[in-house]
Amino acid sequence: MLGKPTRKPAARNQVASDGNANGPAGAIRRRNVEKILKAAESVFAKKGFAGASTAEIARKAGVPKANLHYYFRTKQELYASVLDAILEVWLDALDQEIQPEADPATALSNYIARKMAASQRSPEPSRLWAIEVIGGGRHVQPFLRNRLRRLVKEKTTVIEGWIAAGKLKPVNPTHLLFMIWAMTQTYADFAAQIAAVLDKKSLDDAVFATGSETIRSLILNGLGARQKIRL
Amino acid sequence: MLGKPTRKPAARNQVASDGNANGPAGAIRRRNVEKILKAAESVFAKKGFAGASTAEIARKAGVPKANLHYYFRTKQELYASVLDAILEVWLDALDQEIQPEADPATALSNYIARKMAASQRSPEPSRLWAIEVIGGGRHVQPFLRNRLRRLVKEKTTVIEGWIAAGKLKPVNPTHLLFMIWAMTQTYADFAAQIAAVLDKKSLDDAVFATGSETIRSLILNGLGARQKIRL
DNA sequence: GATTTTCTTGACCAAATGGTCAAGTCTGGA
DNA sequence: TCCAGACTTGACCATTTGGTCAAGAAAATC
Repeated sequence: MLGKPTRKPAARNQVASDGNANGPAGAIRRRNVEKILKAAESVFAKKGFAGASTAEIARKAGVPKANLHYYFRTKQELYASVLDAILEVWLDALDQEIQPEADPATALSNYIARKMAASQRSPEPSRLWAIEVIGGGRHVQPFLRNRLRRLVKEKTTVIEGWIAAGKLKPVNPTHLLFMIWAMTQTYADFAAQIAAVLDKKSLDDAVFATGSETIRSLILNGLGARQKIRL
Repeated sequence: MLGKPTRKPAARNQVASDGNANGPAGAIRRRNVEKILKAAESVFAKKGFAGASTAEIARKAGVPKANLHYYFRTKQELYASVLDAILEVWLDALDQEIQPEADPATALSNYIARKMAASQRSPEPSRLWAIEVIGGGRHVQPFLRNRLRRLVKEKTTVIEGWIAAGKLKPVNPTHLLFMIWAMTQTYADFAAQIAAVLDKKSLDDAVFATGSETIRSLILNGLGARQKIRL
């Protein structure tokens, strides 16, 4: 999926048939891999690839460092695995909400709501993603240039259809997506700054509600999308 | 300015009177400090504080590592100095463009244009800023909670005045600023992603022009700000 | 219950890291 | 010309880093 995630087998010793993703077989492995991935996500999201140490990740995961290296041979491989898990989620919301037959105002509203919910519920993937891209995105370049690009092209066609149908004011649909990503993810990536400006310790529900509403109103008014009033 | 930038003197050996910011005295020092700061900004912006090595910064600056440590005793101190230089620029545009007597459409347009120009001309400060805030913003917390918060409060009052005068649709002015920052800075921070999606090697003038126009139209239409047509 | 496979972990290593130091060179003023 | 202070730099050091290893514990398989 990524550049060169797992050169050889995923770990030094691997269950013969990796296929059974559930069931009792490999339960220990799965549990530990999950613990490590979660810890890694958090540490990478805070310090980036270079700044994170496998020792810290292992400590956070509650396993000895040697055990971490039993499941993930190198830091690179661990990093790639973490990114890989994030990428899937990334595309999901976009793909599901932006559909030709949908009402633009509703679709955009829903998409914004989902992205905001993600920023609130689990900001760390967004932060790790940001750090990776800021650093040049070497590890995700293939993903960006293939899957993401393809999906964006598909979705911009949908948006162009909406514009052609007179449902939206003319806008560059690709940049429109950039803007939605930027606005929604800023509540995850820049949470520290937002909290500081608002004189809060952390972002609460009210902040996310106001944020959602602000984005929605800018986008929908900005595009002249008439919202169907529903009770 | 920052948390604890320069505990003692700025460097081990300092010119007696640090006041003369120009003139031939201390010319060597100034030249070298500048070289190092520039290199540091670039490396920190790519790898964050933990990931950057003083050796790499020194190499990039073209000085031996020991020389770097002559001007900046610790990596911390160097990092603080780099951030310090960035902070000043950060506030400038906001302060200058958002003024009570200004026409809202023009003021917002100009502000967006300046932020976009900054993202294009020198993306690295924006990236370093982002990495720092994503990491929790420990080093800039005092700045965020004091100077930035104060300025934001002042400027949101201006925007509220515009709204009260019926020049803008109602909007949460603080979040409006968050949105403008997010949208304009995404062209610096996420340049790699944008370039990949657009199938370009790097962002050219056209991309920034389209981006500016997209932001402007979303904000101005979104807020119902009537633009005075000028020739 | 025996045997094979997976998992666990303390001890270890080479490389890289931030930072120091002392011995030098350069520069500007008296 | 001399000299004090500013600057330069190779060599060095303690610590941290990613990663290995071997010996054993625990599970799974038969």
